[in-house]
Amino acid sequence: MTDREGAVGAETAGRWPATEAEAVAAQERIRAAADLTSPGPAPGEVRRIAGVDVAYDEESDLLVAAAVVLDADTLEVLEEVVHTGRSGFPYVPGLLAFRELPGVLAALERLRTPPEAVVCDGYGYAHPRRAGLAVHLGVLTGLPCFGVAKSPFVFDHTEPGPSRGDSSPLLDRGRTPPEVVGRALRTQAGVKPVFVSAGHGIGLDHACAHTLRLAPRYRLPETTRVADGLGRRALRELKAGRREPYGAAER
DNA sequence: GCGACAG
DNA sequence: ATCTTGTCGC
Repeated sequence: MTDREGAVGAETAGRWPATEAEAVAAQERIRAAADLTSPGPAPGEVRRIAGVDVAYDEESDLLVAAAVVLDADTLEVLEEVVHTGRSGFPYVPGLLAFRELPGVLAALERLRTPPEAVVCDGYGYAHPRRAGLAVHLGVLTGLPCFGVAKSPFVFDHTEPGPSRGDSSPLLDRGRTPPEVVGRALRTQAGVKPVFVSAGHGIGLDHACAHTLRLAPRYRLPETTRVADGLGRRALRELKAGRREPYGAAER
């Protein structure tokens, strides 16, 4: 129907990349299909915003992908869903999307409350090929997506100012000339900054504005906090349930 | 070749 | 990501 769905079909119709070389090639296409120039929706223009995260159990190979939708103004949790699956791609720096997205997409499809934007736990534009998690998810869903990461990955930055809202550029010095790919943003005074980057359909300025609004009290945005909590809780209960037949079953 | 390396 | 207790502070 729409162009965006066409792009989705192009990337999901075939098999999901099985090798690193295929994944890298797929990222080049994702990057080419992404909207990396739109300012995107400002905080006041978004009603429902989603957060996604994935929790893993290394030994059982199980994973739980969580998707939550919050009221962008009140931060009230409107809906929470999880999807259980198994990891089909290892964690490789730069290829995180191929490990996390299958589960995330499945979880997002279970949502009855359609979000207008999605916050990813990781990077978007700040990526070796400018095709991080948020760019990839945005192309696949057509939704504005941006990334909020907890560590600087392979990029450089200087310490942002001490106050909430202070920031400093996240720089890719592997390019000539060096390019600003994101922002180290202090969401709380006296706490380490988070690393924000644009994604598909939303620029860095609005991504940072959303991040600040979503983090009125803690370092990380509520979207990722809620999704993270839901995911690990569901994974715990899943593991407990699997052991139950051998242990003290209820009744 | 070695180290670094979102989650 | 996950392994992990207590501890300092509001």
